[in-house]
Amino acid sequence: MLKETASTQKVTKTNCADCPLRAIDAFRDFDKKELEFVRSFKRGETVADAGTTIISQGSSTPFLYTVMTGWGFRYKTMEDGRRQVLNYVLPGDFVGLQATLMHDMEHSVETLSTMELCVFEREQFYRIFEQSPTLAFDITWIAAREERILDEHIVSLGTRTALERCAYLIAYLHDRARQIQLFPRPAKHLPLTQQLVADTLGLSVVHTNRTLKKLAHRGLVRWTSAGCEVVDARGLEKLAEWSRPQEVCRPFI
Amino acid sequence: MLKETASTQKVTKTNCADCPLRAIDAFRDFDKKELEFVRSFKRGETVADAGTTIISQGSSTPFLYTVMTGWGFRYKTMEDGRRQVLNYVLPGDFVGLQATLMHDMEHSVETLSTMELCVFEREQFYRIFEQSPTLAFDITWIAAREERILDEHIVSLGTRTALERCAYLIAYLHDRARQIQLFPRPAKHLPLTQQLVADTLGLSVVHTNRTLKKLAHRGLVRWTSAGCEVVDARGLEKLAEWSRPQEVCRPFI
DNA sequence: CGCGGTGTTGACAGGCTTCAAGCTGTGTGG
DNA sequence: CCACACAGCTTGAAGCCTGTCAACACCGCG
Repeated sequence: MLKETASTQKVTKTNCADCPLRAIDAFRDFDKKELEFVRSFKRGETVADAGTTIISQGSSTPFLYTVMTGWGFRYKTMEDGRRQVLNYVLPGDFVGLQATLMHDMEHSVETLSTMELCVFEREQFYRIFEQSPTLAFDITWIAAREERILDEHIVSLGTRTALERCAYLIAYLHDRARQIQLFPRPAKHLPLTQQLVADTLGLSVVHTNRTLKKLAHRGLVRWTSAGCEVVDARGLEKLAEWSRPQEVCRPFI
Repeated sequence: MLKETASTQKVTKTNCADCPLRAIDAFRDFDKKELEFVRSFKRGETVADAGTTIISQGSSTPFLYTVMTGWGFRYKTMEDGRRQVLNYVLPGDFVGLQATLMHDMEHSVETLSTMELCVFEREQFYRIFEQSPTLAFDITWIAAREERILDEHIVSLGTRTALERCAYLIAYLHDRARQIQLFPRPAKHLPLTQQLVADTLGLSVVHTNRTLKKLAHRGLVRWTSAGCEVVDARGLEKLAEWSRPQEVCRPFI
């Protein structure tokens, strides 16, 4: 898995100062010192095809990643083969932060599309805390943000009906993609399968299918061969009784 | 809510060096410098009765807390009045960390028993990152730990049956209490109500009641007027197919 | 004493799962 | 070019798990 790592990580293709993410409004600006630090911290880049397992449950790699482009998801697999999706991974997110902070990895991460990643060495991670208080704070901020998202997800699983859960999930992913301006460029759909939606929401595929059909009949989404197209984001939010989080300028490494 | 704050926070009763939590094996030792820093950061202490709302959703206080003694829980309330419990708060945990890092509070925290808290000022929070890389790292570690717990909780809600969920929740809380040596002293039971269990697991009270009864019939727990008494922790873990996390020396502030 | 919070139990309905089969589109190899 | 496999989507029918409604017992407390 991720054979490309070895071959590509020697070469730093993109200079951090020219990182495409830096142009996006949602991400905060770095000063020169921070930029220089991240550049020295970065080991290289790698590309993963759709369907690649970047990190798998139980294993450990010496690397920590950040996502430059592409979609992925975090999940756990049970002994009986079932899996539970925990959250989705988009540009600007860390991959492997939990494992870097603690001992080993307790979940897997898999790509949904081609994904470009920046590669860092875990060993050097602690340098951030020693040398850059602002970046150290950013990392804590990012962890707290993930915590909030998981809180919301728990509310979804605990209190919402199947229809509301589906609406929430799609609205949530749509909003995240919109925030980082993902839609103008590649395509305006979410790269999901119904099996994935089911594994995220704790539903069976059969019932997920019927539920998504209801959303489509109401004119809120359209299900295409490429995944899920959002037709009426506001309608989804209203159905799920969910209000999108307020816009904040967020950090990334 | 928490009227005591104003009156008690001037006086620092307990010196951080003599903090009772420091005697517990599960918590890591601080060096002199760290101790000194925490002492300078701490504003005072406060005590909250059982059933007190320490922080409530949407509001904002200038304070950040850590728990010295007692039980509490984090939850969100919906517009229709229902609530979803997100996690439980025990000695060594932060209260209000999310809100300190980000803008406002998106959940409430309420006590289940009398609780003693240490009080810190949010404004000074960033000083940790500037002055103590090790403590800054600890905070990030604590955030990552919370993330893991929430991951597990999502697995529970998404994949487990009512019986397994109940078993998991009780085993999880039992393990947390055991780790910090909470059982020898006050009482060997978890201060839960069935309504609370229901709100944690996304079940109705009625069904929670029947499910807990099954656990009792199997000789795994006993439900007393004071809450839930764990009879067979291993049995609960096995039923939930859950393995307690490996023991690690954890930080606290 | 009455009241509210908590636990308990029964009956019934319904949301969701499971099993099972068929459909579509895509890719692969003969 | 067709045959075939395969993955994802679709649909029907049967049944269980869980929610809802309703009533009652228990207990501590003002």
